[in-house]
Amino acid sequence: MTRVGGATRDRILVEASRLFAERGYHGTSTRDIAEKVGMRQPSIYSHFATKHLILAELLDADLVPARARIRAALDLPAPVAARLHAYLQVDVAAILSLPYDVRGLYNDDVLRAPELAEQARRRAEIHDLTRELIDTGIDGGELVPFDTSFVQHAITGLLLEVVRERGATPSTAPAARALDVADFVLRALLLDAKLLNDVRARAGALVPHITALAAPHPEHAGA
Amino acid sequence: MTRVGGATRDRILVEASRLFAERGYHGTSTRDIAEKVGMRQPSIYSHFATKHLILAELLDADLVPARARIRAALDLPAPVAARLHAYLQVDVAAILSLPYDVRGLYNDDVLRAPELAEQARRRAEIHDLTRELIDTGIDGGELVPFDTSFVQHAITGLLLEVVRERGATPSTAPAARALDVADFVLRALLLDAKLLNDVRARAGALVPHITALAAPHPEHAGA
DNA sequence: ATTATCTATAGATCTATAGATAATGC
DNA sequence: ATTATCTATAGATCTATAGATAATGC
Repeated sequence: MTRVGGATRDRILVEASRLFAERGYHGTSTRDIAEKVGMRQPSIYSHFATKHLILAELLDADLVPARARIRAALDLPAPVAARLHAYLQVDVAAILSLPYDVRGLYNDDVLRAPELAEQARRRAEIHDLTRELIDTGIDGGELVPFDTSFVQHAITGLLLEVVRERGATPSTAPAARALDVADFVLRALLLDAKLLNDVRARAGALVPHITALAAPHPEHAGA
Repeated sequence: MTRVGGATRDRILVEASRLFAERGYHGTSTRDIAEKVGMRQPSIYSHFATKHLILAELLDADLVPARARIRAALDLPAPVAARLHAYLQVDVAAILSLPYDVRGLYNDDVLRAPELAEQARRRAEIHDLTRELIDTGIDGGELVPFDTSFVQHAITGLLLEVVRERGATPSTAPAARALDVADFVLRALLLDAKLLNDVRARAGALVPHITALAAPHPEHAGA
């Protein structure tokens, strides 16, 4: 058997993500993964040098596009409220549409492993950029002056929990839940509640831009 | 050595909670815990019959009072918005004041273990009661008609993430973060934003009742 | 000739039990 | 007499490597 386009590799990633969600990274053995894929335990190592690299690749599949999305939201010329609303919509929809089961990926304990330092740094960068956007909104008088760090954590918690709610399979209607999250956060943060409809309308116009800016570099996963 | 009031047992719980937060349940061995406590690995088993029972007790220390708090909030005669605001305040403050590091306890993968079925059921019951409170608020026209399940998950995500933000040690100012959470959620959910100040005032009056109703049965952990 | 799989296994864990020892309570 | 600790260890893992085998590409 030679070149079949990485189909086995992909199946390892998919099955590993499901098992990590079901039993956790440490609760899943390479034997468990191999069994689901239909191969012997050592064959996994023809595709990944270590177990950690499987998790690293799953994390990057989410983190790299997510970082591009928050950067796009920071660069667009529009009020913060609209950019935040659009960013949240796109982010939730993207996470809910991933082919992997993301529920088991973001456990702080595993991300603290030295082998995943790069992924942890990437995640910290996304949080930094999120705080930057929120800060701009507070300074500009658009958003309620909550503690910036609290707001970033609130958003992170919401995203993680929506992912957990989704369960094992890619969501059938990610767009609806995406709007729920964006509305919930902006209702909480908008200083002037009457502006919500306006924010929604402007955000709708921004969505295609964030989606476009976040997609164009297909081979950026190794950066 | 005999009876010293369970001091060693308590230290096992504290150190285990920290290690579970740092490396996860499966990433922590009974040897790790014993080392932190200053004893040999098998000595742990003089206090806990299995490793799962350590986690079960830590979970119950949070879940049993939490269930009492949401029940208290459901029973009080007051508008839903005020009850929800008060409940969130008390809940966040209580979790942030626990002597354990709660960050590692609520990983879905571990809660799915058959040995922790009782704790999983308790948690599901808390979520049911939370949805009940939210439903009442939506039906009564106080709260925005978001999907009830979404709102429950949003609240759960917020609570979990605030716990993660706190880090390893009991928070110095849990009350401030508690108010942040309650305000954030009620700003998001209140149909009429102008009522927020009124809701806060009423909630302040309810806080002592929830605290009181949630505390009185000191030996209920085994139920 | 290359590459993905396989069998076999080293070496390092990890949970839990058996049974000895020591320290306190009565 | 009771109870918490200890040493020693069984038995079951788990990750990763070595080297053989088979299937395809050229």
